[in-house]
Amino acid sequence: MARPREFEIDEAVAHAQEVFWRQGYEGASLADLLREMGIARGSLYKAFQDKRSLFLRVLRLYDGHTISGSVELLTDRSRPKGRARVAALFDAALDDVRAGDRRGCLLCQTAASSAVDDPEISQTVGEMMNRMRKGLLEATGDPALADQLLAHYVGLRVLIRSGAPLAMLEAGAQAALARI
Amino acid sequence: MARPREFEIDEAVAHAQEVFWRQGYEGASLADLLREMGIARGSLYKAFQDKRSLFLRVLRLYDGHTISGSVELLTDRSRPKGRARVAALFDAALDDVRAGDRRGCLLCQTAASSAVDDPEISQTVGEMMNRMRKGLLEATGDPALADQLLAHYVGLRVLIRSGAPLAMLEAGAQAALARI
DNA sequence: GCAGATCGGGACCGGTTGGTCAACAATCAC
DNA sequence: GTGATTGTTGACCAACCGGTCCCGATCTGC
Repeated sequence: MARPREFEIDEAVAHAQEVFWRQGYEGASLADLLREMGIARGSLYKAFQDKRSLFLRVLRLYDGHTISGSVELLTDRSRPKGRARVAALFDAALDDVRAGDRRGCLLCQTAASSAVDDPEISQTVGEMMNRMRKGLLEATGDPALADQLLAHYVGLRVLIRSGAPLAMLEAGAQAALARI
Repeated sequence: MARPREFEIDEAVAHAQEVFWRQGYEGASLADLLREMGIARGSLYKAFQDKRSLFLRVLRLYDGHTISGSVELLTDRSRPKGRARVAALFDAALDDVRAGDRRGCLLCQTAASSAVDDPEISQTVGEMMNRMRKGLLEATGDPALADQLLAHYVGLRVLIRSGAPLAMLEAGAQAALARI
């Protein structure tokens, strides 16, 4: 009953994801989001409660697509367990850079931002990090190694965003992989 | 000649550093900064050109104190080269957490923020990262290992800020150190 | 004392922020 | 048709943003 929504929720969230990814939670203004999402102010507040709730929804989308994609690389049975699985993850991140994409990782930059002072965002970030860790654990079978590689991965993604030279990132990744 | 300044520049920058460290570049408002620095609006714009210039100055202070402190740990001749030097760096970061300080690292969170879209900030961040890298290189003697440890360090600091469990961070650091 | 120069305080500025609201449009059940 | 319900739109809001400016205070040189 009643008037049907004129836009696809998932599509709008996907557009919002791009804005938050580029500009961060605080750096993304309502005006930026509305322009990219192609809807009006009132529609956003009716469909999503507020900016914060929209961001949480974006995080869940990022979890369901991008993070899940990374976890799949780590658990893909077509690759042997161990080094090759982790190499697939690191290579994917470095391929983004080679393709000119320096956005890094929405999860990692949120983890470094003051958005994590919000308890619900902090918890969501923690859960997503845990999924990555579990993926690394399944790929390596070694909990401490998984923790090590998670830290390396987060740092890699942050260094990508800050414009670090590709050669440095590659060398660091190679060194980590060689020691698995 | 003329009226002397009534506050210490270095002291004011130190207070500004605390605010930027807690809230990030964009998250720190002029009002926050002025309150913590204990000066009036006009004085800030007279002494520092604007918010951006103040932040660059804060970064240089952080470089001269905190980063230099870390580099000193890595080049301290009282410790044998190799694992012990890197362990000193990682332990210092983890000791902050054990003492309840989850602020992480101003450099690392700036590297992950959209403040790095500013060319001058990006360059400064790059130079500071390079100083860390050089310290790690002097501590280990292996360029690729230095790159690996830099990524791990940045990730560690970001995970600290995001509230990751201490045991996970310790295990990851141990695993990295054990492989040196 | 006076002239010149800088500093401190805070009123003030236009623009932007996230968020609300009321009027209107589209749908459904009946 | 009518009424109930919900979506859309854009005007509107107070609060806040970074930054400017002016005036009175405080110093030095003479």
